[in-house]
Amino acid sequence: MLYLGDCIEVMKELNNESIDLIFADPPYFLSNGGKSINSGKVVSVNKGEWDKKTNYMNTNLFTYNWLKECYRLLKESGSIWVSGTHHNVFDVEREMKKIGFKIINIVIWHKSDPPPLIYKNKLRFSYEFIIWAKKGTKHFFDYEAMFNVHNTEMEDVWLIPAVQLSEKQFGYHPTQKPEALLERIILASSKEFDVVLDPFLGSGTTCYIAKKLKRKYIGIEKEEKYYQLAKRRMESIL
Amino acid sequence: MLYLGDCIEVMKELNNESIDLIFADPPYFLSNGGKSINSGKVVSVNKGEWDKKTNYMNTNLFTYNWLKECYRLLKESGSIWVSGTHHNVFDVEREMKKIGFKIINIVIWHKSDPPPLIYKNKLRFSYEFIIWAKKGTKHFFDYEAMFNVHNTEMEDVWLIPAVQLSEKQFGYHPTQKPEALLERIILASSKEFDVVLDPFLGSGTTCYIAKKLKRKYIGIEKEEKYYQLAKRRMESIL
DNA sequence: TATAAAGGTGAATCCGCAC
DNA sequence: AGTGCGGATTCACCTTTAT
Repeated sequence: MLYLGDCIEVMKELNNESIDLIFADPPYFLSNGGKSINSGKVVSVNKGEWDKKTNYMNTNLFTYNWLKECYRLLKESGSIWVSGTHHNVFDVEREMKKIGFKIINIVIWHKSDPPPLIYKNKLRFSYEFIIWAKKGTKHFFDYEAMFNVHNTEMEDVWLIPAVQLSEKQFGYHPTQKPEALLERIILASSKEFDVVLDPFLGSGTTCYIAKKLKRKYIGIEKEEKYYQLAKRRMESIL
Repeated sequence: MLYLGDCIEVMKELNNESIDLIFADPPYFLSNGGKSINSGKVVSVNKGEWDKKTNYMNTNLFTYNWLKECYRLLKESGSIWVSGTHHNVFDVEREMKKIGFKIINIVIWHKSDPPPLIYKNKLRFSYEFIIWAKKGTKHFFDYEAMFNVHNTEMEDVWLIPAVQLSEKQFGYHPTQKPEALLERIILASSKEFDVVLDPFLGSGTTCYIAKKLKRKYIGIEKEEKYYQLAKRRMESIL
């Protein structure tokens, strides 16, 4: 099921402890030099003076609110994955801890083809964080499925290339995640017929892979054009 | 110069803005009932009294206090590297931000030979974080030196094996860092004759490599036996 | 002297049972 | 029922010993 709308509003309509697995790729809200990122897109802030502090409090409140809904929706054995960079991962972790999530692993998605440096004064950014956390004391983990990927115990650094062009045939999204990444996440932490939720669906990779792997899925996207993109992509699966 | 004593006390005696580079491997506070693998056997995580939470009134205040001294000692162009795991990295980052440090990169030290899982309910821990942060607006970075390591722009995921036995000939320390790791850090962020400080010297890798690379060095270690170990190691260099 | 085999090691909040 | 203690098996790589 795909929803068009604000993720918090839509999640409020869903039942307590009805979800097995959540993947979330939230906006990062960078606030550098009057620029902000919304749905992964850099936009100028046109509200006159940029109030960093207000922005900071609002973005953290937003983070708290959607994570709180995720917590309510998750089953006791459920878990959540949240992607980020060093710009937002610390704020996200703090809100998660407040709510009661317990970290399982922090996965490093190591991109095999990172972009070059613009300014030569630091190291190339070649990875993203993905926090994996649980609600209850016991979570589901498919050790066998992960073992079989490389025929050894899976570690927490994953070398996966950035999105391939072939995965973008249904339209463009700025922070589209690779199918291989979602495959691994869904296989690691859900079973067939489990319910998978993505509150920031974007291009739809989460639901696309969930459907392929015979999971039930709920995707929420605020922007019409991305909602339509995800819908087209879903419909390409029989 | 090596000092035996509490790092905060010793740092108080040093001059403002006298240091170019700091590497710090503080307690991670995980010697509290966790389990680890040692010599193929399950054992309690016990790195020593220095790593136990119960030996500190308030671990976050302790973190704040030593970082605050580091900030005072750093030159405007100086930078600091702090290692950690997900157990402490979020607390460290928060205190660093409070003090005014600005993150440059968060390096992932990816170990090529991580220990296996004891419990098959999560991913193998195969890396440590190293936060790299600066004091002022401009920091020193040796782009060329980093480029030359792999003949391409250096990225922020570093594949470096755990400590080799040959590096342990002067004595044992439970959290010794590999020489290759410190080499890269010192080459990336200091010049010859710069002053390098390590407030938690341990086995002495930081000063050992600093000396080899013709940097001046200050190392502080609280425990007599590790202070002596580091001293023996330093004296092995002509 | 090579090469093979055997032995050693590592910054993880787990689970079951006894008391 | 809460607390405390001990356990059986895993991986990649290095080092030492045996052939």
